[in-house]
Amino acid sequence: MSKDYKDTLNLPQTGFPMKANLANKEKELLEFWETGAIYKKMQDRDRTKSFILHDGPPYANGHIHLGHTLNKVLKDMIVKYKTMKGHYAPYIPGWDCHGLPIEHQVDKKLGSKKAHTAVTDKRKLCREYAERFVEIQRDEFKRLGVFGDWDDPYITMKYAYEASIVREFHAFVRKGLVYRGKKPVHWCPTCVTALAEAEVEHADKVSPSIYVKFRIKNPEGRITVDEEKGTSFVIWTTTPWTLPANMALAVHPEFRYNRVKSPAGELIIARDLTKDCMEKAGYSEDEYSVSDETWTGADLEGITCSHPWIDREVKTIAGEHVTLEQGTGIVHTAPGHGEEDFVVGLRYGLDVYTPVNDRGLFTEDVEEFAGQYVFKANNEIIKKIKGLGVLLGDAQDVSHSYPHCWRCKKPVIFRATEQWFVSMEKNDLRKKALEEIKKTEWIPGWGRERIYGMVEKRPDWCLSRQRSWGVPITLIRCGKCGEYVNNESVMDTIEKEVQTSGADVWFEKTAEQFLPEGYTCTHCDADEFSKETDILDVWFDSGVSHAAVVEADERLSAPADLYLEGSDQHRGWFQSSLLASVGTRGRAPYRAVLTHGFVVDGKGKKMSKSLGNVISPQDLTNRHGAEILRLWSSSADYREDMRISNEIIARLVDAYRKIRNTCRFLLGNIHDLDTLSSDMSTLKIDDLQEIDRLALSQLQNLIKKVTLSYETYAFYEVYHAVYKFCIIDMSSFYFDILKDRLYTFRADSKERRASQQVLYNILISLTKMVAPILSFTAEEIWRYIPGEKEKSIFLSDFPEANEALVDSELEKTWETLSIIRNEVNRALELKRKEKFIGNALEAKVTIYIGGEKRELLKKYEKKLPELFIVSSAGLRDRAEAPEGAYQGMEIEDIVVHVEKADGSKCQRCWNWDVSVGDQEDDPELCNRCYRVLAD
RNA sequence: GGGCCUAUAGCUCAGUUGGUUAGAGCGCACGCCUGAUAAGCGUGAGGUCGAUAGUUCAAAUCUAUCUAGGCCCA
Repeated sequence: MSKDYKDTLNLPQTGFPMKANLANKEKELLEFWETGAIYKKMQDRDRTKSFILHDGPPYANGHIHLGHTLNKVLKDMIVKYKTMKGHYAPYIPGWDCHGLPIEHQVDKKLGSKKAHTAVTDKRKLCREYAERFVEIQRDEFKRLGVFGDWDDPYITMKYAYEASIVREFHAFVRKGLVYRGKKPVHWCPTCVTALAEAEVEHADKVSPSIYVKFRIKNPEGRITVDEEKGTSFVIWTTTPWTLPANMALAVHPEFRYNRVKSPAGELIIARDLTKDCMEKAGYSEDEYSVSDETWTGADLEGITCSHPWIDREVKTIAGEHVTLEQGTGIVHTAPGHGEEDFVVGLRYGLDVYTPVNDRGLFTEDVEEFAGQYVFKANNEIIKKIKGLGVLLGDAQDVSHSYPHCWRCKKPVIFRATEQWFVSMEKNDLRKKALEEIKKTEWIPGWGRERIYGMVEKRPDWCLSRQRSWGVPITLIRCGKCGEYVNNESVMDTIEKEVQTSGADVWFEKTAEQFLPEGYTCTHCDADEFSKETDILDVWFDSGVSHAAVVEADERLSAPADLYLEGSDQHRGWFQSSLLASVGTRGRAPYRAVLTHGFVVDGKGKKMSKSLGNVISPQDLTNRHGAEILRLWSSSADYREDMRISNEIIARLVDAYRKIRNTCRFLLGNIHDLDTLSSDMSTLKIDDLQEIDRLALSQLQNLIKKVTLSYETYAFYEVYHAVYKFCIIDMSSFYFDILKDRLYTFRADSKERRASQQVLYNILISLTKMVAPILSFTAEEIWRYIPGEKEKSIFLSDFPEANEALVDSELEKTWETLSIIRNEVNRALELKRKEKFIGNALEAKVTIYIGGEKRELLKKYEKKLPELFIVSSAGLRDRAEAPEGAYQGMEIEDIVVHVEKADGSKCQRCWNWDVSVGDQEDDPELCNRCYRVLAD
């Protein structure tokens, strides 16, 4: 029975648990951060070195999803890194509270009571609804370990914020950028109301499909026409009732068009649709002929046609929206009744003509059909054009997807209504915005192209919404002449009222109450006024956060250093913020804009309830802890779409454990270290062995690499670099080799102490480096690290690389040694398979090698057993290599011979040695261990 | 349909200006250890670089088209 020497070893000791139990531990740490006011203390930094990341406000509706998680964690990692790097980096979270989705929810709850509910009461309900979700989301964000001023966030429905919105809107009015114009919107003639996109449902509807001829009146020299019988363009439509509002014919500039001679006369139709059109018009192939002559749409632009029955000249225009899917490649354009028609109409200065009233009846303008309901008038109109001989073939019923009202389920119409716009051209808003886009840093770089293209092409900004839950368009109009009051003191009054009482005041008071005593219209002298009832587009709300928050909040300063949101915000917040800021400040509100992709499932598909592939952050947090979500956020390249799946989570859990155990090993092996003398400054380089210096050198490289990656927001590079360091450089190499020294040497031996100092420094640096990502675990480790230190890891400084410790020569040498070690491992593995050995310590290794590598190994001959973790290792000439020994793979000219180690196994250090048995009082020990115990 | 973007082993990532048999870690398989132990170590098997065509002496890398997917529009 051999003696148990385990107690004589210096085995790792630590209370730091191997099993993280994150779901519970995280709550304890959150409590610690909260009561310790750690975020507040982090703000105690030099404000001249500030880094302002301005939060984009999520919408205060629903629980957070993985997209929110990714966004907030990315921001948090930046804020924590910047702070640890010595910056003043406050994070003021925000919420977007106004808008249709919340109003919808409230409407739903109100049900039939909606009609009798006053606007102000409804707004109150909306406010309560938003408040509730701000609370819910706040808790969910905090649960992720995201630091920020959660007690004092910015909220777009706070009175002060609402006043800022009004102020910024007035600034636009003052600069003359706001104008009133017409724009087609979805309109329900049954409910007599405008509908937002979200209030429109698509359903099948049967409509008449007709082809209509528009005779060319003047070809403007573009083409020749049949003077006698006439030449006509053919259009296709399923909404005959919009024909009275036809203002133009749109062709695609790049499509080919041709002349068709048919029984219905000479026609112009897109080449690729001729056959289809003729077929539908009821002509067989021998009844018509297509001439060889073709034109592009661009060739045909500017030709004057006559409206089929109204005395109106209709021109051909070019538009990219024209398609070859169906129809004739020539699009009947009624700017008052279609979004695309409207946009293209703006370019050509077409009248936004809408001879349809709010009940869907034709106005007096349309002589023959005045008073008729548009859908009913369809047949009358078809009859009319048939009588005129401009109907090609007959009307046919087609079933197609058509927008319907979500409430009454009846088909809706597009109808132009009066709206408020911000002009993109006045004051060169578009031009200036484009210039600012060029000056801003976009990460990734393609973000610039994307938003540039969008701003270049976008129409004027429609600011008004016919809704209740929002900030009102605070304009007053004369009841007599309709002119708007543009008066400084009136605007001031309104702004002040909103500041103290909120935007509700607009709905509570009369127009006169905002005007000075005895105020009369500057245009017509009338004294009756009415308030504008529309509210502002919610994008305007969040778009002015640069003014309402970044400029107004003493904690921040403008312009912000960074905006960070999903790539959908190129169209949303990045753009509304840009226009709001350029319009009034003449500059972008941000210096840099970083975008991330979307969260998709394991196959790269988007998550949706119908696909059933939705993964919730709440569920993952409960099962694995928020830390795994943080690690996930860092692990992949977020500039692309981020995949998440059970396998990905499983890999992350593994990776987490590995990093955690690496730190646990470090903690366990420095438990008896006097940390006061273990600072890097007091580190005695001379006491270190080469492998210790190698580890330190690798650590410096890691610090440099990780710092660079954080600076470029490439967190996945941090993740990979740290992970590789833990596994390759530390766990399987340095630590594995070091165990003998740590465990079996005298506890206070110079050699062991030196390695402990190295481990201590690695631990501190490593923990700090992962803190922005693995915040919970880093804080937990921090508490177990012995010695004097800051109360929280987030109050400490990020590690700096010490160039004096970098030794590239040494690294190169050890890289070669490492390759040789791989060869030895292969040789050992073969012997293990043969059951010749089990543990490598049972082996004695002889290396047969020549050349430079032999010279190198010669220098390290004494260290080879330690490096290979075998009991003994020798070096011989290549020529002496025995038959059948292992031949190198990576290194060709190396042979590794494995034999049983000489002597017997020391029961303490487990090395095989000939000295075992020499000592009579402890015959199971080798001389080295005997001496250690003797001291 | 348009604009922007993506596509390398089961997973997450490397692959410098086109230049040898495309790399890493994890996972997997097999094994060792039982003194980091719901740990640790080793070895090994995995890829026609989304597809096709082209440029080139040479392409994962350049070009075009297509396919699949994402965001934003329509």
